Amino acid sequence: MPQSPSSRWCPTPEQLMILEEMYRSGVRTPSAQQIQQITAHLSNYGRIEGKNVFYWFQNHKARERQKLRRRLSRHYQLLCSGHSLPHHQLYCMQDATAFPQSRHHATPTHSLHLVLHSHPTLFLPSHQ
Amino acid sequence: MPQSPSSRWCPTPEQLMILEEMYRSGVRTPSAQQIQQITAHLSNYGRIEGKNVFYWFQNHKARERQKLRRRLSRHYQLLCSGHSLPHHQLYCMQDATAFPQSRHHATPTHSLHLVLHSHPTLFLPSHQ
DNA sequence: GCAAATTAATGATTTATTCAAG
DNA sequence: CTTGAATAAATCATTAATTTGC
Repeated sequence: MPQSPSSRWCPTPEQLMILEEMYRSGVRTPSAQQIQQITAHLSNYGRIEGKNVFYWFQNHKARERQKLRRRLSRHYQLLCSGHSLPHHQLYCMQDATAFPQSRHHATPTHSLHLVLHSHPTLFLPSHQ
Repeated sequence: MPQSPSSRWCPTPEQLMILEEMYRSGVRTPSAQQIQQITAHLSNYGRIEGKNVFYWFQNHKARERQKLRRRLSRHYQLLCSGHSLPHHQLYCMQDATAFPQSRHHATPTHSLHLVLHSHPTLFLPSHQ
């Protein structure tokens, strides 16, 4: 079975990479002309039509936003649900209990200060 | 000498099985709380810290995705290798690439967008 | 069989993104 | 326009598998 006559466009990896690269470099809602150029370029890698490009950017933009919103709301739930401390302190507590290597006493102000200055991943004991 | 001071965490088989089972059942980017719980549970089977759990899920997720992508592109290569669909009938899309930047008047992107949004079939070359 | 040498896996770091708040 | 928060991608580095010659 060479190919079932799929009713909808299916991007090849090359097409997908190019589209993602364009998105990464700022393209969000390409104009009609841009869409036509993009389509022409991508058709070197497989069948594609303008509407596919149009829909791809629409969907990708929407889904990126969705992802971000889900992440945000999940974290807000975490932060707001009850007594739990924010990530920073949770991980500090955990590291402290599991690994007493760094034995700086927890002066509240200082540990908080350290926590606030730690980096996004929060797991890196030695950083930058 | 109990153990050579290994510089990095090395999961025990039990720990690995549990982590993989969690991943299989949907855990991808566990929250701080989840990481705490998982770490507490896994430390019954050997030394482990929160950051190890965090890194494990990061890496595992990324590498599973990698595997999938490689499989996909190999699949595509196979599909396309026999096909040699060089260049389709180049619809009016292609011609459109050569379109001189419609320099009549700068059509505002927004109105263009609206038009496209209501009629994506405008990008269809000939039909449907 | 057994280590040294080489390769494959994978833990840990760094870098580049994302959206949206300020 | 800049920055905060949270990754995901890319990369570095070390451990485990394995290959190889003896």
